[in-house]
Amino acid sequence: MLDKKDARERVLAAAERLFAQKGYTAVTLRDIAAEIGIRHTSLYHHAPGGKEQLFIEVTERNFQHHREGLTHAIETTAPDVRAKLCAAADWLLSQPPMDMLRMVYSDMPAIDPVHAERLSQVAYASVLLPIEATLREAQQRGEIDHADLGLIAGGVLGMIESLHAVPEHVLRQSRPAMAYALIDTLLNGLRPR
Amino acid sequence: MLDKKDARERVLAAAERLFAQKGYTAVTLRDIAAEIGIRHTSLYHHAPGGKEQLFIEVTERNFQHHREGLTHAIETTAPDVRAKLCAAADWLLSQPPMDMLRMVYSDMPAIDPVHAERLSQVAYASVLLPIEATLREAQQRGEIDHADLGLIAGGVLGMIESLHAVPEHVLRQSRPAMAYALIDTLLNGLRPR
DNA sequence: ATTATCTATAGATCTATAGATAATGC
DNA sequence: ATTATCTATAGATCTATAGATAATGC
Repeated sequence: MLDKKDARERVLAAAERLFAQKGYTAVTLRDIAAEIGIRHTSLYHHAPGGKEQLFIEVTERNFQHHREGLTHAIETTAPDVRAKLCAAADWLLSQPPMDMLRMVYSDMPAIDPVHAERLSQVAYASVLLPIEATLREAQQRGEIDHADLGLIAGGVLGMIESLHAVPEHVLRQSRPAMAYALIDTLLNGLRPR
Repeated sequence: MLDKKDARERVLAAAERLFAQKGYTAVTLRDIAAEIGIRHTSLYHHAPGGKEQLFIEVTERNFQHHREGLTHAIETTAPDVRAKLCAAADWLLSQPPMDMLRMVYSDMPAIDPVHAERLSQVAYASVLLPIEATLREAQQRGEIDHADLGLIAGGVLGMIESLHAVPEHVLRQSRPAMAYALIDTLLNGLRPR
């Protein structure tokens, strides 16, 4: 076979990537199948639950993947906030954008509400909590000061992710470099006085 | 009739709202028709160009609408940056979220590239430029200082728009209040020294 | 023998067109 | 008379199932 990783894993990986990039309704089972060079009907052998169940499974996987990537990036860096937030930015910009707005307004309304609710919880715990925890530790060390670090964490995430939307041809510097500059400004505004 | 505004305008308004909220592929012509209580085939009387052309038309309209709303909000406010950015935030949070990531990764790839390119230009000129201009004037008055105000404008927009994704049940304060706090922190970090 | 893929097909839904019917504006 | 909506229908595409064929692992 083309790859040594087993077939089901290839299906899940393709679905994860496409669903994350374009959203639930914009991706057809045919798109996923074409991505790995099989017929769309063959997908049901690996994902008997059908499209919705497949979306739920790989979307949860994607958030777990982000949680691991984020916490690893944050942990394996110098202990100051700036280094940790920049490492988080590096990670976020190395992955397809995690479009929370599309998730909330387009994907979630199209699937079973019970699963939608759980996915929202997972998203929050996976992406926002690691950043918030970093800010909280920095606050305890006296590096920053703010009354609502959850809010700041959301702001950091929103700022960084929006860089994914900057078209290539207007990129005057790398996206990470832009992220660093934004982080610098925000941290500058969070300095205790 | 239910409304005095003519039928075509009702069609465009419904299409604008739904496409803006859920994106191109997630909205069917049936959804739009149902929104205003007619059959989907009747849409072709008002929008003979079909779905794609309708999307392009109302999406451009939506950006123009945002440009007017933003510039008006910014102009009819005290001249300091904080007041102007907060007014911009009020406007952005009073409208459905403008999901630029979904636009770039999901909507644009699904339509004719020529129109996609123009829509991207309009989006940039409508939403980012007014904010950037506000920052530029503030810089000239010496209220703030930064080498790349386009970047900061993008950061402001990304931060504010991401508030749309905060679920109702975790809202501890209003979204505008959250936006003001984020703006305060960012402006604090932009103070000249 | 088991696992993975394929062909064939069903039924639902989507965009779109044509022509009939109803509503509206002089 | 004109404008707006409806019914009927075509053709494309989508999700999903059933059963045949090919590939793989002992």
